[in-house]
Amino acid sequence: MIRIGKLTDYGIVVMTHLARDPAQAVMAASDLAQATSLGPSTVAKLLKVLLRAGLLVSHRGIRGGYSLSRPAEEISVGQIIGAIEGPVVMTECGGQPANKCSMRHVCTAQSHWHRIDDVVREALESLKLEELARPLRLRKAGALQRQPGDQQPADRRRSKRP
Amino acid sequence: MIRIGKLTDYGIVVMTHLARDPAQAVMAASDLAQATSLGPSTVAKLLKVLLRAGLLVSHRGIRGGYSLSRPAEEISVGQIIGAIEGPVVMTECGGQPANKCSMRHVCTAQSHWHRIDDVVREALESLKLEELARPLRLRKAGALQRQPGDQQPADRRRSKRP
DNA sequence: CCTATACAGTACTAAATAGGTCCTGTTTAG
DNA sequence: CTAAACAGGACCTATTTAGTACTGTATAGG
Repeated sequence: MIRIGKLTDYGIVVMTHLARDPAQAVMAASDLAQATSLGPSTVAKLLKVLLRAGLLVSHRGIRGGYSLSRPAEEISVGQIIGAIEGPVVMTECGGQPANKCSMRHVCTAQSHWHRIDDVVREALESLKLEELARPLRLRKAGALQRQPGDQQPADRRRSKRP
Repeated sequence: MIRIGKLTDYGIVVMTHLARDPAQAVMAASDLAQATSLGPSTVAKLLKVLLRAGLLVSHRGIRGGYSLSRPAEEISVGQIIGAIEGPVVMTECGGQPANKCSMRHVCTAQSHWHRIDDVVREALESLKLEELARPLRLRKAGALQRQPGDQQPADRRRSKRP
């Protein structure tokens, strides 16, 4: 299936946690780890990546930690994914100039993958961190309605976070 | 990055090849392998999967082979991906009932992932095999326009097919 | 009715990737 | 000056994916 890595999933959880803090305080990696029930080392690694991508700012020294580099409204899920997984492209061809692909003579799918990629990118870009941070109950009704039982009972292989 | 597996990529190439045959003839696995420059075993495996998903019909015996189970207009890229990779869901939560996720108390992202998944699914479903099979030059202009240099020179790790 | 050909199904091996942990700096508040 | 916390790696392991091989079954055509 098409999926993002666990790390990216964690990344979104961590970012959401930061965004949800009303005081926008600086939070230490260890605190974030506790708050999200993720391994401290894992969270630390994650934060470094997000920092380098410019989504966070860090403060060193004894009362150091991390905070969002800008308002949650200006950070998109696409940016978070991009920071952790690299650019959103679905096939081999996707990331490289079309003329580099060894199948380019046989394969006419190229331009279509680009279209698909664009749609996905766009969807991801339009979803802002601020929206994720907003508690479920308070979201504007209608937009997210979903029938109970709407969910497919697909077989999942991986199942739980550590 | 978000990406589909190589096998799926191959699957699309093979399906496209079948769809492109004007006579809609039955083609043997070995012929398809040659035509696509993929390993015969790999193609054979792939075809079985696509068969079981109902996208192909097979003919056994000495002049046997595979052909599309229905017109290329009625087969979507989403269906091909679904056949090979399983349902399109991007996170752990995605595939299972929301109340099963161990992070459900902390994580408010659930319903958003569902939305994203829907968008991706829809995009994939709307792209039909017929369109991929059509040679590039003949596609209706306008819909697919792309500036030269539009392509991001992102760093790719994997590079060529076997 | 026999046999070569091609699908059906499954099991296995090897390689790539991702996940997770740890260690050795460097900065800085107090 | 020192303890807390970030910076930046290196590294090991487990999972997943890719690719291959083997044994069985159906069938067209001589």
